[in-house]
Amino acid sequence: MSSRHDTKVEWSEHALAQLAEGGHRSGGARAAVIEMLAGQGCCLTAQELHEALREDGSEVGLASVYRALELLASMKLVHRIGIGSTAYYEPADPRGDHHHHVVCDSCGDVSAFEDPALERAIDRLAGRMKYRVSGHDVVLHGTCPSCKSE
Amino acid sequence: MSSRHDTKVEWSEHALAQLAEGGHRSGGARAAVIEMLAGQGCCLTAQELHEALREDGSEVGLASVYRALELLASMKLVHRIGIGSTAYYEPADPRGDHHHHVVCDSCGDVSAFEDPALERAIDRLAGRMKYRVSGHDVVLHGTCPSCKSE
DNA sequence: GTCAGTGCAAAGCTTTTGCAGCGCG
DNA sequence: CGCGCTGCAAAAGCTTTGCACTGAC
Repeated sequence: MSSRHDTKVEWSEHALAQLAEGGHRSGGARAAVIEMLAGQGCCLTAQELHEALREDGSEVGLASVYRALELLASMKLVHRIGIGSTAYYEPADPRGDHHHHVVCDSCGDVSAFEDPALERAIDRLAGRMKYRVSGHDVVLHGTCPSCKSE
Repeated sequence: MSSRHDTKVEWSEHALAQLAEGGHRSGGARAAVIEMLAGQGCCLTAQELHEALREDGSEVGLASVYRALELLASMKLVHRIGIGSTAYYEPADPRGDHHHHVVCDSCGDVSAFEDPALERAIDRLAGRMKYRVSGHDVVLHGTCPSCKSE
């Protein structure tokens, strides 16, 4: 699926461009975090990201991963999702496209889904709120197919 | 609003009954946690709950608060919500009624809302998923009215 | 050359676990 | 009168911060 690959490339370029525009220098650690996020697509913890980078041979410090993620999240280039009591991160599509997550309460497995009807319901709701709403997370809890059959 | 008060009383009685039915003894700490949760209604962190209990004069240990919350959550008597990287807890209405939360990214303020259309969208979606879905959280992010005006 | 970005180590939080004692059933 | 519940303290995670150094501009 090349359009998906293009989306990833687009995202990392978009992110790097936004950083440059924001007056940020381009260092190795942040670029590595962006590349890894783009390659994974779906949500990762900071620790998983760090481990993956180390396995790839990058000598990236854990603190830099957190710093990069915090900066990216504050610029709305990545999405931060709280599951249980750990933060998960994933690229934020510049076109506003996004998906949500369903967590298996037995095995902890996380998978993604998207649902336009849900997005419409949330958009309509957001318009009626006193808050200015800039984003949202939906987390479903349940049992995954393989735990269900046990 | 007496119906709301009744709901709280109902919940704490329901929770205590469920615990008894599950073969759990009734100790002071757990009962205090249940009473405090019933009195607050909306989401609290474990630490806030602990602090509130201490201020009320209960000599409850923080570990017991966590233990009680974990047990209650596993019995689906309380709802655990991850915001940022901290867990928030609130009573789970035995009738399935529930609300969701909107978080101010500036000041951290959390408020609740409910929306039947959103619930319907999620219910329909849940029916189409491969997971057996037993619950869900929705967290909106944005700016609260008072931060918005600054 | 300057200063943002970085890695490491240490500190700060939240949450969990070990353990001895108390008290419900 | 046993075993579950409790408080305290210590440990285990996750995340942030301090600091010296490196490298982008």
